[in-house]
Amino acid sequence: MNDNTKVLLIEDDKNIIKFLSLSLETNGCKVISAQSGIEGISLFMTDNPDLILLDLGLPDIDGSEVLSQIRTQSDVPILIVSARGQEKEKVEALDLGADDYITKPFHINELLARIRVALRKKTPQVVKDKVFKMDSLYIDFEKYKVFVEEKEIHLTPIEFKLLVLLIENAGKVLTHSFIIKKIWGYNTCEDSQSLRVFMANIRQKIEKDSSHPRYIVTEVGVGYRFVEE
Amino acid sequence: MNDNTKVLLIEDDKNIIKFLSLSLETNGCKVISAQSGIEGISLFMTDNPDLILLDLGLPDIDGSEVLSQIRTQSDVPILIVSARGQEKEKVEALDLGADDYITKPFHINELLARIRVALRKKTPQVVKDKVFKMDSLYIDFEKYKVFVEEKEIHLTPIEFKLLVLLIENAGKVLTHSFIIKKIWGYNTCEDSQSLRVFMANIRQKIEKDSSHPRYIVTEVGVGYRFVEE
DNA sequence: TGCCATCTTAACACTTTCTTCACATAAGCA
DNA sequence: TGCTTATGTGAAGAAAGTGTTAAGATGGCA
Repeated sequence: MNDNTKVLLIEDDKNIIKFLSLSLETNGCKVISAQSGIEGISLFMTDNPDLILLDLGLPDIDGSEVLSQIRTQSDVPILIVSARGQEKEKVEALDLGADDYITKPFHINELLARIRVALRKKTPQVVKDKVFKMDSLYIDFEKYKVFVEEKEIHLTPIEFKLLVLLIENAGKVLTHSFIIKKIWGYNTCEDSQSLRVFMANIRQKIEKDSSHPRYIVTEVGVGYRFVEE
Repeated sequence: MNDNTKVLLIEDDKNIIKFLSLSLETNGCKVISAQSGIEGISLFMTDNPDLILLDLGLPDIDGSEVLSQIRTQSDVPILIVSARGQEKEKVEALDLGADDYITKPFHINELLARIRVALRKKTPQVVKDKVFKMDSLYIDFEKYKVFVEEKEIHLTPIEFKLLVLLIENAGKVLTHSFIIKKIWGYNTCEDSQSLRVFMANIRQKIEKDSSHPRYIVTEVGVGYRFVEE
């Protein structure tokens, strides 16, 4: 839970939104909120949150419908906020891929603890390590520094974010649309022109020979892959 | 304990507030006070104090609840002020993360001594060293003085606080929102205009050439960094 | 009250970063 | 091989972020 954690709150009770926003923001989260399921799905698509708090009792559509809609597109951690007597819906939500649930009324500490757990589960190991080293490439995630052959090089914010995303998923092919969604959010079109330019720029900065990359390989027609050690 | 130390006093007895405010202010602290637990938590959130004096016997909510609420969000030093016969609550408070306690009636000198201890305990290593030196920049944290090329220069309170924050985290990039929260507290908006002006002013005072800074570098789109030695 | 230091805000020039375009190069396939 | 599609790359303009000045607001203090 840090300055970069964006929480989407889908909840129809304005007072609860107010209270939770304050609590979460003072814990370093950025909070966006929706008072209906439709608005919630829309915000999820456009703002790419890191975690979602979803109330099952929404005015317009069923909470589980919101959940499965989101799950068709992302495995973002989703915590269900349920009232007593919604046991059936709660279990259904968990079956549909929710990460955890919390029953009203709840203590803010418990909620924060559950959020931390959900986020930790999603945090790739490599970032916990705070540094990454492979051949002559060295990255200090905490200090936001990148070295190639002992020399510090400068990456722009998106270049850095992209490189970290690739390293977090080292070995896996990341599709263009997955990368675009992760970096730019869900509201961007499927154009991968910018992505190609960024990849070229990153390669020029970290690869010895861009045309025979050591770290970032292209999977033609699919996406990019950071090679495993 | 200096002009920048902001103490939050959570206490329902107006006379004690009056007495303590006066004593602390004559010792160079800035004091803000709350007469209820809710108000106390609210002030903590908005004003970002350096230390909290908390009376356990509050009219609205239990002091230990105030304590644990604050502890979910910060490790700011908290000193418990308890009346005789509240031994159980006192121990409970320490378990919940209070730093120290003092029993009424107490002597003001003892309270001041305990405050100094609590503040010292939280001080980062670099500031504990009492002085910082790098090239021609020399800072005496205790005396609250800054020298450049042997000449003393004057920094305003916020400028000094900012510089210390950067030095405490030398090498790391501090994001705009992190810095703003640390310096101004939680109620400020996300506007970094003021921060930019302060950075410009600090640089003009400590850097030889503001456009090629030796100490404070800008990470475009991210924040600022004090360079490592 | 008026003065002084400090802080905030607005305006604008300047720099960096991002997007887009045009075209070169490479890969896949019959 | 020749064709089609996909990817890489340089350059230019747009957009976003930053530095700087100065004017106004604020608050402490004699």
